[in-house]
Amino acid sequence: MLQTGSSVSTRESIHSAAARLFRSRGYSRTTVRQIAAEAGTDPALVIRHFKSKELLFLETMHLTLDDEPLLDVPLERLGERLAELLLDLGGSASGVFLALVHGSNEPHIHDRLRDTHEHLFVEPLRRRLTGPDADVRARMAAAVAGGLLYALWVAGDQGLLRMDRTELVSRYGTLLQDVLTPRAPRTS
Amino acid sequence: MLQTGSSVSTRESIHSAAARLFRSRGYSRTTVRQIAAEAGTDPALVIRHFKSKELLFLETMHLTLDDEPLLDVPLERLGERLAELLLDLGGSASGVFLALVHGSNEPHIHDRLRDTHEHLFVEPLRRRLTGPDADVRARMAAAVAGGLLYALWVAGDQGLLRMDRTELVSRYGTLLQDVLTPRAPRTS
DNA sequence: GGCCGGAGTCAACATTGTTGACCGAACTTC
DNA sequence: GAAGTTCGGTCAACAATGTTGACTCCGGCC
Repeated sequence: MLQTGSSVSTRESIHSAAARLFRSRGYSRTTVRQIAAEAGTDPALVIRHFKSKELLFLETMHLTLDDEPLLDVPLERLGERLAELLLDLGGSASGVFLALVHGSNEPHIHDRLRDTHEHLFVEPLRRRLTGPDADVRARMAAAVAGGLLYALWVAGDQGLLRMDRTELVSRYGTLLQDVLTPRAPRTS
Repeated sequence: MLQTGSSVSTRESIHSAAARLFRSRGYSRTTVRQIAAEAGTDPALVIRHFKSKELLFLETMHLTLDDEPLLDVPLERLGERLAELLLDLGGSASGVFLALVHGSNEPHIHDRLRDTHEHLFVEPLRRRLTGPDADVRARMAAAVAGGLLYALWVAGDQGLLRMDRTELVSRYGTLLQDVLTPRAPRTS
């Protein structure tokens, strides 16, 4: 049983090394040989365990959101709560998101990003909404939420990055709130 | 003068072939040899003319927005007009945007994307706004605008993609309008 | 004891971006 | 007009990449 034990542990080493490298350097800039070196094993073994670099990427790059905070909060505070969650999504989560966005030139990674967008943003929001256009509002709010991550992490808008966090939460939160639970149209 | 003539034309061939391929297949999935083949020349010549694949990419992938429509329209219609522009930005422009987003794992391409975001969205909007928080509002509107492109093209939200265009323009337009020229805060 | 299956190692493959050596033609200089 | 220089073009090669196959080794099973 020593062999399977070794197998499991090296497989785990490869997994965590790959996760770390993919998160910090992205898909195209991390090589199989780097992963193997950091896991203390051979490049061929990396492929043997995970079939291909792309499958290893898909196996390691999962992005989930703890959506309980979105279910707890009263509906009229949902926007602000979502903004908070997005801005707290720092560190490793932003690395995964960026890796998915950058890698989504690859068809399978693009599929993964689409699913992630759906599960991470659209579904939790739609669950809280009612009315005939609930789906549309959830998707628009998801687009706005993704826009914040895009501006901060993909485009790297320095003006937003340097903003005071609580002010950004407040402003972007009310903006999201207006999508989720629209006010009456303007009179003027 | 035959040589320089040939040089200019092959350089032009390389340029247009590269632009087409980068737009349709992205940065990582187009090879220098593909570009050379489509331009009817040699891979070495591609590098000789443009120093590297990355510089060739930066030379070809420019994204500009005709911002006159944003300057003409009255301020209270700016949001809707911007939404129209974004959704009309189809075909080749979306290819360039996607190529920049996908390629922005590369530092120089990331710089280009940041500049593009600034020139394409932030600056034209800020020029129309006044008040102490004009810059913040412009950047938030730019984030929301980018969010639409992100949701449609990067994440590929099928629900939004299948929506009626005029309804999407109307809804996302009023949303943008609320960022650009905010209404008074909710009373409740 | 002999066999098997699976983990590990090593060398190789095709493909990638990139470089250097060479070739030929045109323009410059005497 | 001849020699030389410059510049576009071609070819072969390089290192690095993902991936594969052959081979070794070792623990468990008949």
